[in-house]
Amino acid sequence: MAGKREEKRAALRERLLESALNRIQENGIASLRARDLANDAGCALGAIYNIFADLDELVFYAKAEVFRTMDAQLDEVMADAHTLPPKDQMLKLSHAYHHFATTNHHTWTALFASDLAEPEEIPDWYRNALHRLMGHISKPLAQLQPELDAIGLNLRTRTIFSAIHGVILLSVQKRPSGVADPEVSDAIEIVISAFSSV
Amino acid sequence: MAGKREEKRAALRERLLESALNRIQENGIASLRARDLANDAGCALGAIYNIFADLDELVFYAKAEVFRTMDAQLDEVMADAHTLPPKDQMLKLSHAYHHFATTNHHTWTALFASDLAEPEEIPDWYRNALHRLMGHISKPLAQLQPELDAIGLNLRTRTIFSAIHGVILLSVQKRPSGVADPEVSDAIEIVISAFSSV
DNA sequence: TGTACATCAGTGAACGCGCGTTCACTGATGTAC
DNA sequence: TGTACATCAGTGAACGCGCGTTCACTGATGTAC
Repeated sequence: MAGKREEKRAALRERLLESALNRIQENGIASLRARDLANDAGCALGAIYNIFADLDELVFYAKAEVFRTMDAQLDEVMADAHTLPPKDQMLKLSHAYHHFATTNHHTWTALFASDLAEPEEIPDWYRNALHRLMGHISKPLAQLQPELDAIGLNLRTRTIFSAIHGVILLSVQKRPSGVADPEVSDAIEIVISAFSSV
Repeated sequence: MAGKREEKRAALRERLLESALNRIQENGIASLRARDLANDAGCALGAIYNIFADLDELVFYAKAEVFRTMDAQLDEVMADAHTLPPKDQMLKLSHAYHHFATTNHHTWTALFASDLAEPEEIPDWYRNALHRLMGHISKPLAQLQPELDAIGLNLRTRTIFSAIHGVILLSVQKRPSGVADPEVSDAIEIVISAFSSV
């Protein structure tokens, strides 16, 4: 019969995480409440603690899901990008990253809320996803600047990522020092162009 | 005679703000407590509310002070920079910004904690300080690319600022996707070089 | 298939704590004469 | 300068509320025979 217990447990876990994602997406991670999650998932408050050690753990797994979703989306976008010119590859990734950030404003922001629940050890799937993400930048970059050694390539890759991330972050947060939303695409173009010209 | 009341009020206000800045600097803005501030300032808990409407207002003024300090520091660094080549001006500003961010890790981070106490209206002094900051970038940039119109210059200025900000932010937050601290200077050099070559 | 017992998920009221904010009171500073 | 009264800053115990977490209990699922 294959564990009805196990099954219900998994289903509830799923509903809790989904509710967390919805609520983060709607109102931001700061206003997440255990009672709301229980309500949404149709379980008692205490049931949460049968499945997760505490709210932080639940939030951690919710964040993990956001990260995986982003990873999958970027990977899909870049799946057939290797035929494009290097600069266009980086542009494509940047725009996809931007698209994810705006479409998932609050969940994306939650990924970077540094005060919450970062475990000591970086899990393998995280390291791998990050590696894939960086690969989307470093591969075209290596074509553009074949003279770079591994260390230089790595530094330059992270620098480009940080730059793009900064443009998008300030824009999403609507900082007056950032770029207003309609011009973000142009700003991305400016950044990538600057890095593409040797 | 000159208002002993006024005097004490101002002194207490000063002590409260100073305590807030110290505590933010030590532990981050999230762990700021009214009771701690009263303790530090040597006053009763309730006294805070004679001077500030609530904690948010106090925090707002504390942030304002951080921002003004940064503004002053950057202005001083750039005071005699107009004789330098454009690229070196932008480098100097970026490094000064980076220096402020690392020296004032938590207070600098507090400036960007978007969930807290941003008033609807942007105060004049804020707008001015921001304008000065952007000027430190746009002036040398205009020298490098005299063909840019005002709008293009503005967009490019914000883009450069965002890029530098992104590099420093991810580094300060120790994100695995960012640049590790010792290489931030190199990353800044990379960014500014990229934007300097037309 | 049925029965008896064991296990563990589900329940939600109650706990506990942190913390911003209030408020009745005290005492210092200011004002009028 | 002195006296009487008014004002308002300072006090800190108490309030109130939000919210994560617990815990004794119930009932469904699993296991042994």
